[in-house]
Amino acid sequence: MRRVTLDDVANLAGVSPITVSRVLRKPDAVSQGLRLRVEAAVTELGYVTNVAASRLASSRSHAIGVIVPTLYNVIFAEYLFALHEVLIEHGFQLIVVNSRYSEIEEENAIKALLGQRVEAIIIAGVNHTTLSRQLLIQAHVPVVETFELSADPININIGMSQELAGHAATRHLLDRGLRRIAFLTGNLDRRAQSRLDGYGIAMEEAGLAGMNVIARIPRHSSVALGSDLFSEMRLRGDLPEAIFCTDDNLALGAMQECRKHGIRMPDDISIIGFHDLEFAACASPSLSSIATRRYETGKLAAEKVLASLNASTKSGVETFDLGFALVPRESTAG
Amino acid sequence: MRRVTLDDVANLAGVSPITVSRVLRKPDAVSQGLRLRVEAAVTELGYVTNVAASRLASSRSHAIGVIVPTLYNVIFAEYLFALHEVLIEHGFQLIVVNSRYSEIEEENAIKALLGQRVEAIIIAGVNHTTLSRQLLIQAHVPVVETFELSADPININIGMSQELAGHAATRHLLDRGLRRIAFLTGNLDRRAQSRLDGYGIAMEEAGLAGMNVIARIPRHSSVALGSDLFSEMRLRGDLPEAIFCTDDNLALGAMQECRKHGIRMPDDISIIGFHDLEFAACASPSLSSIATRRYETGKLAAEKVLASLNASTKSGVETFDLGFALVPRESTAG
DNA sequence: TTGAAAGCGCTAACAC
DNA sequence: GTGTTAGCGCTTTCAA
Repeated sequence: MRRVTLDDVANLAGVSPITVSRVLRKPDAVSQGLRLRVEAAVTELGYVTNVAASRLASSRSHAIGVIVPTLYNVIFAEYLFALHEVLIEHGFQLIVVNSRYSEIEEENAIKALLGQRVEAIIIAGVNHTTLSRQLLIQAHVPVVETFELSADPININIGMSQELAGHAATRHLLDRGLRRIAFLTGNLDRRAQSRLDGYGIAMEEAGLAGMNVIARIPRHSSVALGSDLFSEMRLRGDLPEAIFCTDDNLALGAMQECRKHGIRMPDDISIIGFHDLEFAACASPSLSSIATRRYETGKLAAEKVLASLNASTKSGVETFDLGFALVPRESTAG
Repeated sequence: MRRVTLDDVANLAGVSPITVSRVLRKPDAVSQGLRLRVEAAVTELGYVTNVAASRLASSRSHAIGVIVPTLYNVIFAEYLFALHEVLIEHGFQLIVVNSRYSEIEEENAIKALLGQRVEAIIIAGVNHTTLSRQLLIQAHVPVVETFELSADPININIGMSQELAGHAATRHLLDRGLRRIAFLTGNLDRRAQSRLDGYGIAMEEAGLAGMNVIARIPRHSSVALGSDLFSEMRLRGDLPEAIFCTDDNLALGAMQECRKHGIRMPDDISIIGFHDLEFAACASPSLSSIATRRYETGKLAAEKVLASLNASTKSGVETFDLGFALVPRESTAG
């Protein structure tokens, strides 16, 4: 069962292969008579362009590589949604790879993407292995690093300071007169670590360096994990006055545990989350959080890629700090 | 800036191109001396295989096409996770495309995947356009349809009866003596529609055909939408005895709204969701739901693809009903 | 507007 | 174990 090729279509339509190719790529360059004949032949044979051959011959992949640490997180889903929205519209294919939060897997992902001759790489995070960084630089394609700010961007950097955001969340609790503040987290990826750093700095600034409480269970973040983390503290008889969760999911889990045990929020305990996921506003009590801009990050990344690809000159280093916003709600009222 | 090719590596290493190719693909077939020289040259030049050329020459893409309606839903994230886990391990690349719940976009996605000469297609859903179906059949690659059961599978079908699941959820409420049962939904995609059908049948069987209440706002499912749907009913003064939500997110939104207005669960109202998302068990009250097997669906789909690709003979039609499970919890306790 | 020739970078098949 | 030859199916370039 040989696959149908351009030549087959050309034979059936009685034209040369290149004419078929033109009909498919720039129909306006072909006279209507031939175009109609070719289109009929394409339909009749069910011809579909062989992308590998097309890419090889044109040395253009029309593909853009995207590396995310996980697909298992609504944050990245929103970001990918924005990337898709913009880039697909412009005729690009996205090749999405997840690195499972591993720099080694990220390195392999980069190699795989370069093998695909992607025309740009959009990568979550700013920390890479030495080889990864070298490959990204040598690739001579636009590279966008996202979600964090880099001291030394490879090319384009679109992000926010996770540390300042962690600091702001902690500061918000401190400003309410709360002193015993716990930090709840699952796996400490780079960004969670930065938020923790921000927490540490805020605590220290408040003269509470000795009072840091870090509850951590190395599992991926989830509502259930939030419940577990909270339970553990409660069973130890070690409940703090306030909790800063790296993630709204953890916060929701903690809140559910509070409710179960008649612990009032914010009277007995204040809780703040991170990311301002869509349920935060309609939780009960509504959940204070730090709003982050995933969609905008993706959208801007996509637009910058398009701009770079259209630019004749190689763009230099650019940084965009998209910031974050503290969203105080009932869970830390008072 | 010409890209480094196999020939460059071969020249540097002083061997023929095919030897370099062998070192990269089947190192055991090359003597150690040459292998080391080639590997050194590869590293020195930072060579990465051009996938397009490789695919064209070998006429193997090592790519598997995956079509999902959205990336914006944890259900599909779990499913993709399983697909990744199995298939990447076996040296395949996944090309994931979303159809945004549109059969036309699905058709385009199929064409795009066939253009990539994917070696198999794994597609969520069993309803396709006539052309889509024809293309899938003509492609002569393994095709796996998932999440639903088909009366006429193209090749392999791994799913569950959404209608029976909807029926079971409704039946559960009826069994508790509840009669005024509302169905809450966002966009009515195929699967939501089937659940609604199941609800309708159960209501009719109970002699309650005239009492169907369907609350629907055509937005994508979310916690906020659940709150909105519930609010609308409440403001109309039309609260039912029980609610069946197409989705645990909607249920969570409804629950939050109940709590806000002092409506007790399950005393004043019973709520059941769908999918048994991970927060359902730790919600307060814990949320009854229908557990579905996203991970297992993905895993089995991946395994069946591998089996088909390894099989010498073309496999026939196979159907796997993975079923579902009613998980009764506090929100519908009797 | 259309076509002929050449080649993109790799690998299968065959020879040595 | 290693190399030679001949494509894979397109698109680019240049000529008509």
